[in-house]
Amino acid sequence: MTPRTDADELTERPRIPLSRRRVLRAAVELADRDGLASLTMRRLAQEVGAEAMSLYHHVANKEAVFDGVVEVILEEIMAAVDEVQAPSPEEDWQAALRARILAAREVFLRHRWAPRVLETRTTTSPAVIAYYDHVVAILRAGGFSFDLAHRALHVLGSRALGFTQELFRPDGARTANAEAAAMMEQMADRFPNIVGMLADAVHDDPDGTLGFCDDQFEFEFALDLILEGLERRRAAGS
Amino acid sequence: MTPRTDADELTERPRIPLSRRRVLRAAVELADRDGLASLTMRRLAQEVGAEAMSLYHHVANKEAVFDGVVEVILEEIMAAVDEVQAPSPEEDWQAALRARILAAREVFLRHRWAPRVLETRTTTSPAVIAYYDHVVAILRAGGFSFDLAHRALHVLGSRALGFTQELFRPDGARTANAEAAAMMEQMADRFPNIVGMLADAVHDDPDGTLGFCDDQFEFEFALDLILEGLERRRAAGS
DNA sequence: ACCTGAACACCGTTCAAGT
DNA sequence: ACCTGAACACCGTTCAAGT
Repeated sequence: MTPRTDADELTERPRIPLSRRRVLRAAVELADRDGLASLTMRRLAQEVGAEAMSLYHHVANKEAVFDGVVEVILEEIMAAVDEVQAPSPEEDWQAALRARILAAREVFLRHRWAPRVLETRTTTSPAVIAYYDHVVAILRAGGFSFDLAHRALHVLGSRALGFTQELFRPDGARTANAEAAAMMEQMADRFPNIVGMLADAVHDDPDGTLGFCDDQFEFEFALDLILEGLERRRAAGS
Repeated sequence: MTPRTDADELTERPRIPLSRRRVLRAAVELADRDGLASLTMRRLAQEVGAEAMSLYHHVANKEAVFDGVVEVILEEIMAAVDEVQAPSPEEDWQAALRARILAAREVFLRHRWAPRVLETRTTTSPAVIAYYDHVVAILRAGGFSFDLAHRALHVLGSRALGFTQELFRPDGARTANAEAAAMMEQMADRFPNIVGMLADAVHDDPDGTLGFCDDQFEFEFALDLILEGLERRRAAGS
């Protein structure tokens, strides 16, 4: 290459030495900006101004990058949850847990690719365990036995962290209403119940500004149903 | 290559012509046997005794293979669900839906990689819509408004199909009990609540033969809690 | 119509060599 | 100690050529 000149020194941003921390932060930023598929070792190296091979001095391999990225997200969630204003768990465990879960959810709304990564982790990270430890603490303060708290974690699953994998996802860009209506008419005989349901939903929302499903509303509906079911079992002393 | 001989004709299995159907079935078998990571175009081609490029005459690309694989699994689920012995939905919608969901779950237990594929599909396949249409039919027969049926689908999410992504998964091979105990002692100060919970669970199951979590039990506990919550809202007429 | 070989533009990762 | 270039063994996919 050509020798470095003073001009280069000025235009180049100063070389911050590589570190695990810096690599992981860059990975999150890259996924935020260009999507999870863009998170390759080569692109990540480019992002931090190094060669792909340099990354291996700070992370063992690509799996370790995914593990680390989950760590970073979990820290963001922990910080968000700590700042929540809510009744103490002793006073009202449902309100306390609900508020924290909704705060965690906001983090995932900022990193929509993150659930997909979290669900591929086979070894549960200490950061995830720490989060669930916090959830169990709230349940215990609310009067749960360890046994019921354990079952509660399974019932909540990823919802405790603030996300659920939506099975009915909009096809890429949200399907236009006109297009949706045409599709519904075409499907009416094959899927009479779904079509009836969709027709009803559109009727309830004549402007159609909200689209078919209000994610936040559905998430809270499910969360409340689950928290109520758990409270009933707790009160029954199971 | 060498010219074909009569011996070749006998040892070679007769060449069944390639077809979309045959490709997709082979894809499911390959994932069952060697895991989802092994499902590459090149290995799939090998599986059906052809070159990778030949596949492209029957499927558009790899995404289409995943779409097709979901189709095959959904057909298997539909067949399993159709054979279920259960009360009619008019009589007892909870029992009717519960039995069908548990039947669907058995299909996913045979294809443990399938949830991961299903959750990456961005365009909801007709097969999935058909399944959910069936679920809505049961809810309607049980007295649900379209609006509540819609919310029920969101609450159930993938559980309606018989699976949930387990966030606490055993690390590869199920962690040995001795190892688990050692880890717990080490974690006691950092995660007091989780450790307490685990200690309690082990106490309930002194032999430890079941391991920490009984997946089937947890799945049914969550399912029942959710179905009860939905029934309460239906009875309240929301 | 259906299949194929060679080639292209990517991957993650190893290794030996640089400073 | 930290970084790198070349190389290896893979990917999915295009294209022109075969039958």
